[in-house]
Formats: sequence, structure tokens, C-alpha cells
Amino acid sequence: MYWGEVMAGHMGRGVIEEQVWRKGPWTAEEDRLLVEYVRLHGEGRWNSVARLAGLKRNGKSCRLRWVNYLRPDLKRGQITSQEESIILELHTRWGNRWSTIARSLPGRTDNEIKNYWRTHFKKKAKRPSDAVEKARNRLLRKQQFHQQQQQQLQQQKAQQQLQFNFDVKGIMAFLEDNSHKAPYISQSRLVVNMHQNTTEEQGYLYSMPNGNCSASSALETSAEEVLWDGLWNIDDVHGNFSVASAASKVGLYNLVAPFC
DNA sequence: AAGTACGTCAACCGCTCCACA
DNA sequence: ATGTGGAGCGGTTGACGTACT
Repeated sequence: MYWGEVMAGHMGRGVIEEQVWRKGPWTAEEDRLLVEYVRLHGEGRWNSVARLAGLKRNGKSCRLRWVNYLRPDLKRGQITSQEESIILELHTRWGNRWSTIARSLPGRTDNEIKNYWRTHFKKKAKRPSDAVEKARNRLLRKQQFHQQQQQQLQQQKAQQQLQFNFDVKGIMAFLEDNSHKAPYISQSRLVVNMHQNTTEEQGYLYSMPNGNCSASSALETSAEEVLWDGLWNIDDVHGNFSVASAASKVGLYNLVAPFC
């Protein structure tokens, strides 16, 4: 008989069944066995771990240990201020959906974020003048700032669309004039490719369940980090938000913000 | 030095969802 | 349509370390 299977014992009237699983902190040897199991069999089928790896742990325990501690892509160390701001924003948006929030923070687990929230924000939230309130206020201002930017972007987008259409018309005319020189270029393909140049960007942060797009490109994210770090530092130092300072950085934002 | 309070985080528990037979 | 097992999720607990008295 192997651990994890039902242990049967004879107790007078008949057979009773008893699950005997190890609980509590994991040992280095158990970790080693689990890592070896995943290396050989991949993730999943957690209930087979006990049988195939010789662990005296149930499947849930094994999965949790792997997901929260042993996974090689986990990011160790303290939550950064940037990650903290993301957690705040996403919690404002989604509430206690820790796994959803964790998906936007590569290398962090839902358990880690949940613990972080409870220790750093939930208790503090009882006091109105503390970090949570300040953070939320910063977030509100950030969102307002974003709204302003969106409006400006809409205007810019409209202008650029006009310019784009103008350019396309010019190119079309050029192609028609030179169709004898480049007959293999179809107009439709040209338009598609031009469009793709503006929209094909890699991104994973802030992917929203409703399909909306919010600050989603990697390019934008890195630049946005710089921008918001700066803004938030201003806020931290002076205790209030400087619109003029923010406005001076609009140019930077406009450089990197994609059209959603 | 000893006792206590508090913070942190790994791990457990109960529930829900989903795929599949 | 229904039962079952696997997987995932959020809430909670408990052990441990550290700061404070």
C-alpha cells in the first residue's frame, strides 16, 4: 500500500477508511520529490503525486506548494512600489480576486498578493489618514489624469487618422501611377500592414475580463512606470498633486501611450 | 532576561467550477 | 441530465521571528 491511498483497517464491525496525509511545513526532501515529479510528469494530475512521487501529501497540498513556492518562475523578494501601485489599482477594479490580480504581476502568486494586501492595507485601512487613503487618493488622481489624457488622445487620434487617410490616399495614388512598376502590391494588403504597425504590440498587464484594453502594451508599461514613479514621488514628497508638473510630462506620455 | 504583542507568510479548509464519462 | 474527480479560488489559521515592555 502506498501513502495517500485509502488506508483500511479492521475495527470490529467492519472496515473503516482513513486518509493519512502529512500536513504542516514541507521538508527539503518533500520539495525535492515534488520538483522531480513535476520535471518528469509536468504540472497537473496532482492527486497522482503521492503514488508516483512517494509523497505523503494530498494533491491539493502538492499543487499549493508548487504554485506558491517551488515554481521556477517565481519572483522572490519584497513587493516593489510599482507592484504595490498595480495591486492597489487592480484591487480597486476587481476587489479580492487575487488570482486575477496575480496574473498581472508575473512571478507573484495570489497567495503572496493576498497576504501582502492583508498585512499592508487591510489593517491600515481602519485608520482613515493612513497609507491606504493616500494611496487611494493617488489612484483617483491617476485615473483622473488618465481620463484627461484619453480625451487628448482621442483628439490626437482623430487628427492622426485624418493625416493617415491623407497619406494612404497619397500612397494609393502613387501606386496607381506606378502600378506598372509594382503590380504585386495589393492596396488592401498595404492598408492592413500599415494598420498592424500601429496595433501589434506585446502586452499582458491590465488585461481586463470584459475585454477592454487598459495600459496594455509592454512599451507603454515601461515608460508608464517612469512617468508614474515620477508623479508619485512628487506626491509623496509634497503631499499634493502638481498639475503643472504632470502637464509637463504629458509629452512623454503621449510618446508612449498606444491607442486602445 | 522574560513575557507579550505584533507582523509575516506558508499552509490548510471549504467551496465552486469545469470537464468528462 | 447527472454524478464524479480534478483543479482553482478566497478566507482563515497557525507557526515563527522580531520588536517592544
